[in-house]
Amino acid sequence: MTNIKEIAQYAGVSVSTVSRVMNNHPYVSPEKRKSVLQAIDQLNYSRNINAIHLSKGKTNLIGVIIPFTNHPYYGAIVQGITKQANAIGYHIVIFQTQYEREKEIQALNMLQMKQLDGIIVCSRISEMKVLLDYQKYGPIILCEDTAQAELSSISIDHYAAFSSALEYVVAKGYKKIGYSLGRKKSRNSSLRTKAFNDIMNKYHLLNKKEWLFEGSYHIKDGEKLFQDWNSMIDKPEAIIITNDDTAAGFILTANKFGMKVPEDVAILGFNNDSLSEMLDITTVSLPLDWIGKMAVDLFENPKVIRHVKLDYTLMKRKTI
Amino acid sequence: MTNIKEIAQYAGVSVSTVSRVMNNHPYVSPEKRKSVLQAIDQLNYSRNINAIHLSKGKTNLIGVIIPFTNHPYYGAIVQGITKQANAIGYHIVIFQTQYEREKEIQALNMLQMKQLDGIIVCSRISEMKVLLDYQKYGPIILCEDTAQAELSSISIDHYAAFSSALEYVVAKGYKKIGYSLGRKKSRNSSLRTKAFNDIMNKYHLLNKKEWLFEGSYHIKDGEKLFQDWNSMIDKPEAIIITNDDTAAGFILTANKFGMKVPEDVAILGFNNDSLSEMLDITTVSLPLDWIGKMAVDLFENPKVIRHVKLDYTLMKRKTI
DNA sequence: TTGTAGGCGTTATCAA
DNA sequence: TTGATAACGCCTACAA
Repeated sequence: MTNIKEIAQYAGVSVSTVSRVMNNHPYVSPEKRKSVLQAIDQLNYSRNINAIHLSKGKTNLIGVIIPFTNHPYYGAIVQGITKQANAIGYHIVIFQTQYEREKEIQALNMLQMKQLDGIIVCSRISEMKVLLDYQKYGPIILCEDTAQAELSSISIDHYAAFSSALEYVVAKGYKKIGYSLGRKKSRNSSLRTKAFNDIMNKYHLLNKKEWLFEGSYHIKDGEKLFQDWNSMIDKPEAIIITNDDTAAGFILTANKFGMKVPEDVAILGFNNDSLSEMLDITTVSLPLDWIGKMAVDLFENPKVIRHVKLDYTLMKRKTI
Repeated sequence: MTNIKEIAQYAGVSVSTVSRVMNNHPYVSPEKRKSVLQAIDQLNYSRNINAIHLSKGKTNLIGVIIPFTNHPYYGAIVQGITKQANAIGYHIVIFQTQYEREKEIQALNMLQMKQLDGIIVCSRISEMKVLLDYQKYGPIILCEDTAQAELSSISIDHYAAFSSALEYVVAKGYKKIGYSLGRKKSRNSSLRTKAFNDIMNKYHLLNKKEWLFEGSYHIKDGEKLFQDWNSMIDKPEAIIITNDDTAAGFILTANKFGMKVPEDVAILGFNNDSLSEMLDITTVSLPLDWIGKMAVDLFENPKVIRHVKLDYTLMKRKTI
């Protein structure tokens, strides 16, 4: 593998001159530049970027932590991240955790070892404390509605979004209302739970523990959710499902069982995936690609810790 | 940032000893090991991996070229790649091309500059010639049914898979058959087109140019596909749609327009996404996660160029 | 079992 | 406008 030194020899200049040519620095005479360029061409030279990384102390790589790659929610965020990252000359390293803490730590270690210039955490496993520990090695951006002030974050106001969805359900006259979350213990979920409890209290509605469902991510989970719901003696009449894929799975399964939405049970989803549009699912639209874009923006300006909130929109369709 | 030298000083040993400890080499006395470990702890040391990369000439990073991140087909493949790559100590850098050639070249350049140890191309843009050019810089694995012998590949036998799907449609008694592809010019598409033409000839069936549709990737494309189909005077009675998302979009739109599948038009999809299962779409199941796994296996053994083919399964359900 | 020294390929500083 | 040379931080013969 030919290196800068060989080019220098071949072109009859010093390595510094070659480096200058490679980096488009000024102060290189046209003749020398030309001979360097020729040498590069002749010897089929290309830079070893690891040497540059070492020398510069950065890699132009951002780590992205997500639980699944094959999920529309994270797919959309990653799409947004990738686009903006590319725009500022960065590339993305995907860490698919499947909610294993170890995978997240791997990413953090790579930040520490300078293989990554920063990390965007789309869904967190470790405690805040851990992330804060690693922050000294590079910017860590959180895509979650965090109250912590020490880490920049970008998120939807999940409390408000869920509240307004629930208010809508209540306004429609439903009294027996259930809801379905991803991981119960996640930040988003706890905000949603708080919103649920607050609103239910406000209207003096029954808040049954069994009407909180968990583990909804994928379309197949919706099938299970329907079965759980269907096997209940006392069923909620409306369910807020915090992800459209699961909502779609629920509705399609219900149809198979000869049940109609919203006649037999009303459904309100989240995310506004194209699938929800196809199925006319009433849902809360979240600007996922913008989350991605903003996360990169926050990464770019690590000096100022900011907590950005993005807006949501209730898409009124036909399932409630 | 503390480095190996400082640790050596602090621990009263040489840098080599520190290096040996870091790499779990034998031949380090317990006492020295201990003092090194202490120094590491005291000084809060962590390795700069870029130096290791430079020194070793590799990064344990594999580039993955895909058109979209938010698509179940590629999501599933990436899932498989990620899993297997992690198992052998590699991480994944995603290149989302959206079919822009430039993005693909970026990845190839990173291979050339040694930021990547290899590349897995899930959907190709550049000509084979270009990829072959870059092969000297590291293994390039192609997830496509390629005839070329110079590059390892992993794929489904798309000719056979499409043929068997079409044979099934014919056997069901359909004579007016259309099909829908992603990019007409892709390798997969050309194999499918060849299969279509061959089978249609074999049975002396009408092969109308207008019944070849293009640009089907996402669920929304299915909506458009339905509209295109619906606006035809002479409609095909069955359509093979080479991706379940689009098939689902087609069917759901058809239902909105009061049409029934398969009564008004029969549909056969590809991929066996969970959505197709939910909707009872007859589809060709492709082992996408295995493609990912095998791609990494091929990357691991770059010495032998191999062309692996994986099996498909026709999932007989209710849309034809 | 340990240490010395050279190499990995660039960039950056400083002097010329 | 150029060139030496010292970083950057680690690995690995080779010698001891």
